[in-house]
Amino acid sequence: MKFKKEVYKLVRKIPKGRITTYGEIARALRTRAYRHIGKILKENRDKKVPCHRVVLSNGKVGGYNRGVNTKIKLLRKEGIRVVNKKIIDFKSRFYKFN
DNA sequence: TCTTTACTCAAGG
DNA sequence: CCTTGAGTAAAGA
Repeated sequence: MKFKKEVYKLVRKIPKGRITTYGEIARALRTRAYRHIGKILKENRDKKVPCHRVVLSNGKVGGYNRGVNTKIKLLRKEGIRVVNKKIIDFKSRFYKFN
Protein backbone atom coordinates (compact mmCIF):
# COMPACT_ATOMS: atom_id res chain seq x y z
CA MET A 1 0.00 0.00 0.00
CA LYS A 2 1.73 3.08 -1.12
CA PHE A 3 -0.95 5.16 0.50
CA LYS A 4 0.28 4.75 4.04
CA LYS A 5 3.85 5.13 2.96
CA GLU A 6 3.25 8.29 1.01
CA VAL A 7 1.20 9.83 3.77
CA TYR A 8 3.88 9.20 6.36
CA LYS A 9 6.53 10.49 4.06
CA LEU A 10 4.72 13.76 3.59
CA VAL A 11 3.77 14.22 7.21
CA ARG A 12 7.35 13.68 8.29
CA LYS A 13 8.32 16.68 6.21
CA ILE A 14 6.22 19.12 8.17
CA PRO A 15 8.61 21.44 9.98
CA LYS A 16 8.27 22.20 13.65
CA GLY A 17 5.87 25.00 14.32
CA ARG A 18 3.97 24.52 11.06
CA ILE A 19 0.73 22.70 10.38
CA THR A 20 -1.12 21.24 7.43
CA THR A 21 -4.48 19.66 6.72
CA TYR A 22 -5.79 16.28 5.68
CA GLY A 23 -7.09 17.86 2.53
CA GLU A 24 -3.70 19.28 1.67
CA ILE A 25 -2.10 15.87 2.05
CA ALA A 26 -4.78 14.35 -0.14
CA ARG A 27 -4.19 17.04 -2.73
CA ALA A 28 -0.46 16.42 -2.70
CA LEU A 29 -1.10 12.72 -3.31
CA ARG A 30 -3.72 13.43 -5.96
CA THR A 31 -6.45 11.55 -4.18
CA ARG A 32 -9.74 12.46 -2.58
CA ALA A 33 -9.69 9.93 0.22
CA TYR A 34 -9.45 12.54 2.97
CA ARG A 35 -11.05 10.31 5.53
CA HIS A 36 -8.75 7.47 4.95
CA ILE A 37 -5.75 9.64 5.67
CA GLY A 38 -7.04 10.26 9.17
CA LYS A 39 -7.44 6.57 9.68
CA ILE A 40 -3.90 5.91 8.54
CA LEU A 41 -2.46 8.50 10.88
CA LYS A 42 -4.42 7.03 13.74
CA GLU A 43 -3.02 3.58 13.16
CA ASN A 44 0.47 4.95 12.97
CA ARG A 45 2.24 5.47 16.22
CA ASP A 46 5.70 6.26 14.91
CA LYS A 47 7.33 9.16 16.70
CA LYS A 48 8.92 10.28 13.48
CA VAL A 49 5.49 11.16 12.11
CA PRO A 50 4.19 14.37 13.71
CA CYS A 51 0.49 13.59 13.42
CA HIS A 52 -0.34 16.44 15.76
CA ARG A 53 0.57 18.96 13.07
CA VAL A 54 -2.26 17.75 10.86
CA VAL A 55 -5.56 19.55 11.43
CA LEU A 56 -8.93 20.10 9.77
CA SER A 57 -9.23 22.42 6.81
CA ASN A 58 -11.68 24.69 8.61
CA GLY A 59 -9.05 25.52 11.22
CA LYS A 60 -10.26 23.15 13.90
CA VAL A 61 -7.83 20.77 15.51
CA GLY A 62 -9.50 17.48 14.64
CA GLY A 63 -8.71 14.25 16.44
CA TYR A 64 -5.74 12.59 18.02
CA ASN A 65 -4.89 9.15 19.22
CA ARG A 66 -4.08 10.21 22.75
CA GLY A 67 -6.82 12.79 23.00
CA VAL A 68 -7.39 16.16 21.42
CA ASN A 69 -6.09 17.82 24.53
CA THR A 70 -2.70 16.22 24.08
CA LYS A 71 -2.63 17.38 20.52
CA ILE A 72 -3.41 20.94 21.50
CA LYS A 73 -0.69 20.89 24.12
CA LEU A 74 1.88 19.75 21.60
CA LEU A 75 0.83 22.44 19.17
CA ARG A 76 1.02 25.15 21.82
CA LYS A 77 4.48 23.95 22.72
CA GLU A 78 5.53 24.65 19.17
CA GLY A 79 4.23 28.18 19.34
CA ILE A 80 0.86 27.64 17.69
CA ARG A 81 -2.04 29.40 19.33
CA VAL A 82 -5.13 27.25 19.86
CA VAL A 83 -8.36 28.47 21.42
CA ASN A 84 -11.40 26.27 21.84
CA LYS A 85 -10.05 23.66 19.40
CA LYS A 86 -9.43 26.31 16.77
CA ILE A 87 -6.07 27.28 15.31
CA ILE A 88 -5.69 31.04 15.57
CA ASP A 89 -2.81 31.52 13.13
CA PHE A 90 -4.00 28.78 10.86
CA LYS A 91 -3.18 30.65 7.68
CA SER A 92 0.27 31.90 8.56
CA ARG A 93 1.34 28.52 9.94
CA PHE A 94 -0.02 26.49 7.06
CA TYR A 95 2.53 24.31 5.35
CA LYS A 96 1.84 23.74 1.68
CA PHE A 97 3.36 20.74 -0.06
CA ASN A 98 5.29 21.48 -3.24
C1' DT B 1 -19.95 -7.02 -0.39
C1' DC B 2 -20.65 -4.06 3.76
C1' DT B 3 -19.04 -1.08 7.49
C1' DT B 4 -16.13 2.14 9.56
C1' DT B 5 -13.02 6.06 9.45
C1' DA B 6 -8.58 11.68 13.48
C1' DC B 7 -12.13 14.46 6.53
C1' DT B 8 -14.08 17.90 3.06
C1' DC B 9 -17.29 20.41 0.48
C1' DA B 10 -21.70 22.30 -0.70
C1' DA B 11 -26.43 23.28 0.39
C1' DG B 12 -30.24 24.65 3.41
C1' DG B 13 -32.09 26.71 7.49
C1' DC C 1 -23.87 29.34 13.37
C1' DC C 2 -25.74 24.52 12.79
C1' DT C 3 -26.87 19.75 10.43
C1' DT C 4 -27.04 16.52 6.23
C1' DG C 5 -25.49 13.96 2.52
C1' DA C 6 -22.29 12.62 -0.87
C1' DG C 7 -17.73 11.57 -2.13
C1' DT C 8 -13.69 8.69 -1.06
C1' DA C 9 -10.44 4.19 -0.51
C1' DA C 10 -8.03 0.88 2.80
C1' DA C 11 -8.95 -2.79 6.23
C1' DG C 12 -11.50 -6.24 8.47
C1' DA C 13 -15.40 -9.22 8.79
